Amino acid sequence: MRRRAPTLEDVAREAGVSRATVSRVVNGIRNVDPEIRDLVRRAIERTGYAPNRAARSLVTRRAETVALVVSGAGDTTDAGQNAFAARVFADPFFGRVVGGVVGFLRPRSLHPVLMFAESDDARDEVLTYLRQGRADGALVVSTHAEDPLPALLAEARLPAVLFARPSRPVPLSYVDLAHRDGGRLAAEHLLGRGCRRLATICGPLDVPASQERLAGFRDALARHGHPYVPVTEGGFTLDSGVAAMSELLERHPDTDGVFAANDLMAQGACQVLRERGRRVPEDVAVVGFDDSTVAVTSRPRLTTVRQPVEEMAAEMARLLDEHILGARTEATSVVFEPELVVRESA
Amino acid sequence: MRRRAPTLEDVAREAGVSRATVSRVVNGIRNVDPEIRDLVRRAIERTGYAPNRAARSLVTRRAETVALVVSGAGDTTDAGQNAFAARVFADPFFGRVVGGVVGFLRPRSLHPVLMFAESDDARDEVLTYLRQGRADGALVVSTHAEDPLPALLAEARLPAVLFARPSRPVPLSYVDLAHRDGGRLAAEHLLGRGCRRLATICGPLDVPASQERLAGFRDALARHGHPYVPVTEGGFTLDSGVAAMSELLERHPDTDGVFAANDLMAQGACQVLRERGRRVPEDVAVVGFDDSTVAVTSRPRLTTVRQPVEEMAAEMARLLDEHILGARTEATSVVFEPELVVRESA
DNA sequence: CGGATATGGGAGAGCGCTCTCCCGCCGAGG
DNA sequence: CCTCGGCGGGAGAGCGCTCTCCCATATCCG
Repeated sequence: MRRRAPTLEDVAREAGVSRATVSRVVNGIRNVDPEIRDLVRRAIERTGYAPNRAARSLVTRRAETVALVVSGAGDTTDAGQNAFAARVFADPFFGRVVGGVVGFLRPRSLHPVLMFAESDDARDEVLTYLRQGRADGALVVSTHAEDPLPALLAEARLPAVLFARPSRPVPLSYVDLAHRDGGRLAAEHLLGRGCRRLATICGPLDVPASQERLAGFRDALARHGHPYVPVTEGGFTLDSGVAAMSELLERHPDTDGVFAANDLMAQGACQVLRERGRRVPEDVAVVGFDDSTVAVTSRPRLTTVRQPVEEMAAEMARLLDEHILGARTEATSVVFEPELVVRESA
Repeated sequence: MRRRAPTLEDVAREAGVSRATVSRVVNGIRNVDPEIRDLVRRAIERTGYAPNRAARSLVTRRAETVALVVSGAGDTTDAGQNAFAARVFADPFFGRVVGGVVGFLRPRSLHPVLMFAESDDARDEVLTYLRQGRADGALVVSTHAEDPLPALLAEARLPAVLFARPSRPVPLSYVDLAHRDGGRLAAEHLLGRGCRRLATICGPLDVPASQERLAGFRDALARHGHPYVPVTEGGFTLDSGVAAMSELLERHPDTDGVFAANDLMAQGACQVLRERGRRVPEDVAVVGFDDSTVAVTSRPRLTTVRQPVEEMAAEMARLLDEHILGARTEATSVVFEPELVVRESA
């Protein structure tokens, strides 16, 4: 049988002071006589005391924990629950989100608990988790547009911040990117290097980000005298990029520049292009989006529109923290600017 | 001001029973008169009651949470803390681990909190977290051989299970792969398709898994009359694969078969090979290891030794659960068998 | 020198839950 | 008829912490 862990009471007895005094030393609240403070510190050292968090949480009503939720759409059965997790992390995007979030949370001794909300049951679980006070709030990254989770969270008045603007308005804070500007950047770069017969592989059109990237790309083209551009819709996966590029090439064999709405699809496009004997970027220039790790690891290295995911994720965590602390009550939005990163593919 | 959440007491009053009875209904413990049970259930429904976890944890001494720790080596300053996170998830391996772990935990209402232990401070944090009872145990995935965390965990007698055998013995349970068999599989496949001038890019030699993969590869070769094989050490990253393959090619330009100790390095090797005018697999066959997503996404698709990471991760979670429940007190090990997956590269 | 004002420690009431007792009621058996 | 289990509900004692009071002592000013 493991020995009972030392409590505040034990430390107090050891140091010859009251429980309250030890608590003050531990939490650094109110002045404590330096001599007594050291006395207590030594007692803590000797006993190997670690404050019981459940007891603290019970009275402070704070878990010092946030839920990091990756949320899918629809009512997928939870048959593929861990497949979902694997799929999610196959996209390097989420690794960057985690990095950014942890970067903010850690210095504040907050901890992220990972949750997947790809089914109705799973969403319920997230809600219950928060209502039980196991986490103080939620950071939500949706993989689909029609994700019902944000609305549920808002309705339950639980603190939450979203990555990306939800497709239908919800009174929650979110961080986002100026996707339209990103599309414009891609267009201008392709035009600048002499491409004239452009095409684009856009993301799922029910996702606001996809719409915006496409709109920005089109607008910029229109402003430079290109009123029409062939579009094929992809699903942000490598395979969909392959399929889209194949189709595009069939319809427009003379394409000399492609904008893909993310790097994974750009990578797929490059593969198809090479297989069909096109050189990238000499024959066809390709611009991706995100600046994820594949942009650097795939060959040729991708010219891409950088999304500062880590900073965005950190900001998301910061907003949530403010909401939790009550320092912010109204929902807000923070929009970041994209940046073109030129490598080999365009 | 948010209204106070309903408590057990509130539900009890609402249903006209005692707190204990409501608790019995909530936890499904002991028989409760069906009529009263329904009465209570309706009261719970009406009040929107969700049991406060801190209060429950306080008395049950269980957090229903496990720490999922990605642990690095040495005493890296925490300057690159979120870079570490991003780097970790850049390897698709971790996504699979997460998937496997969540697959086991979720049906049991256990939750993983993500922690990174790449510095001494971070390791301390993990230990404290567990000692505070915020998590009931730890699942540890080390990225380096000389990771001090397992020893610290064992010393503190905290429940923990490792992914992969630690390089120095520690009284903790772990799951692992029969890496030696994996090396053998790769060797036999390359020999079987007619390769005769083989070479290998091994992993960091202070990692037991790397040593074993290499040993298995060499043994099998020796058994087939190939006493010597050129070896270059890599670091499990794409770049190190590129560097290793370049060096190998310089020393042995006639190489016709390569075994890389993971897929990322195999991908790097393929890139170099192509750049130097070698066709893969016609001129040089390449076998990877892991069967990660890059095995499918890179071109050519990689022939590789499959590591059943998801099952291994699930088993790791299962072992931890047993340790936490006290159903298992002695450390144990579970070793999985690898499997060859033939695709295009060999 | 008395009283007002800091300053710092102690006492104790909870936070919301679980769980061990205990007690009342029932049917069965002597 | 009485006793004796068994069943199901209630009472209440904590779990380990925080935090508000309250009180003792030290400090300063009129």
